[in-house]
Amino acid sequence: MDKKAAIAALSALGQDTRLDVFRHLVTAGPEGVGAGDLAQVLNVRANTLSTHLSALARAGLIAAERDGRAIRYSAHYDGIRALFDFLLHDCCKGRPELCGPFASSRSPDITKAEQ
Amino acid sequence: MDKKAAIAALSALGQDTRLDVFRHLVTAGPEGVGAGDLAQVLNVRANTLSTHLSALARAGLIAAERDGRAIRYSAHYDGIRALFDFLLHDCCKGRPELCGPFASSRSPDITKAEQ
DNA sequence: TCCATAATTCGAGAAATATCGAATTATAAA
DNA sequence: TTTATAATTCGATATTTCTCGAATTATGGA
Repeated sequence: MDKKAAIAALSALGQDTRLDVFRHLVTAGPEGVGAGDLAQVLNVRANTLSTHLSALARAGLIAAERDGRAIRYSAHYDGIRALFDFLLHDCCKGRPELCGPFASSRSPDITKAEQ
Repeated sequence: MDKKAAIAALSALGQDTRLDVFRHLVTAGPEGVGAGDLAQVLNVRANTLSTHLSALARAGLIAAERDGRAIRYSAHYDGIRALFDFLLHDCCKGRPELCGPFASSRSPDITKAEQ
């Protein structure tokens, strides 16, 4: 994950409605939730939600799949993991002991120079 | 960390200049870096940087300390860890196996109902 | 005290974002 | 084919965010 992608993911999550969407989808699991159901549960207009869903999808945090008339959205775990890796790699660079017990379980790739 | 604080932290990191600042401070370590040096290294105007620094500090991700005429900023590891905990707790809720090897090393506190 | 330096605050303008109602596209059922 | 449903796209507006120059505050040294 490069810096640009990380910014997209972080800013996607840094908004009230989108964080709600994300949390709901993570809880819902791989089966996902239809956009309409999501709009009803979160009390957001369908078109507004659509904009937010597209931002989260563009950031690689959720995935969309058509299911009849509905479109099911689900958490995209590869993208989520990529964000974690980026943060861990960055946060713990040089000071792995400071980022908690999980830091040492990852091997930061120092050689990969990103921008 | 509640939802509001998480949004502040995520959106603070979801911006080009601020992510640069954050990465630089994490790399710099606990001694920190003066605001002026930071402005020079990152090629940002002092007043613009000041705005970004205050956003990161408000989010609990960095700390400020006066050192003579300068003000040294440094990564605030407690705040960083809090963000990690929030993400891990949320991402892995119900599906710990999906968020990578570090997920299981944290014990999610299911009882703490936040908004 | 007076001056220089470091940083922040203020006020304004430009750009990006969030939200909405209306219109459109795509699918399914009658 | 016609109608209904699900979701997105479009166009507009309100709000927020980013950036800047100028002014202000705080500290240290002459």
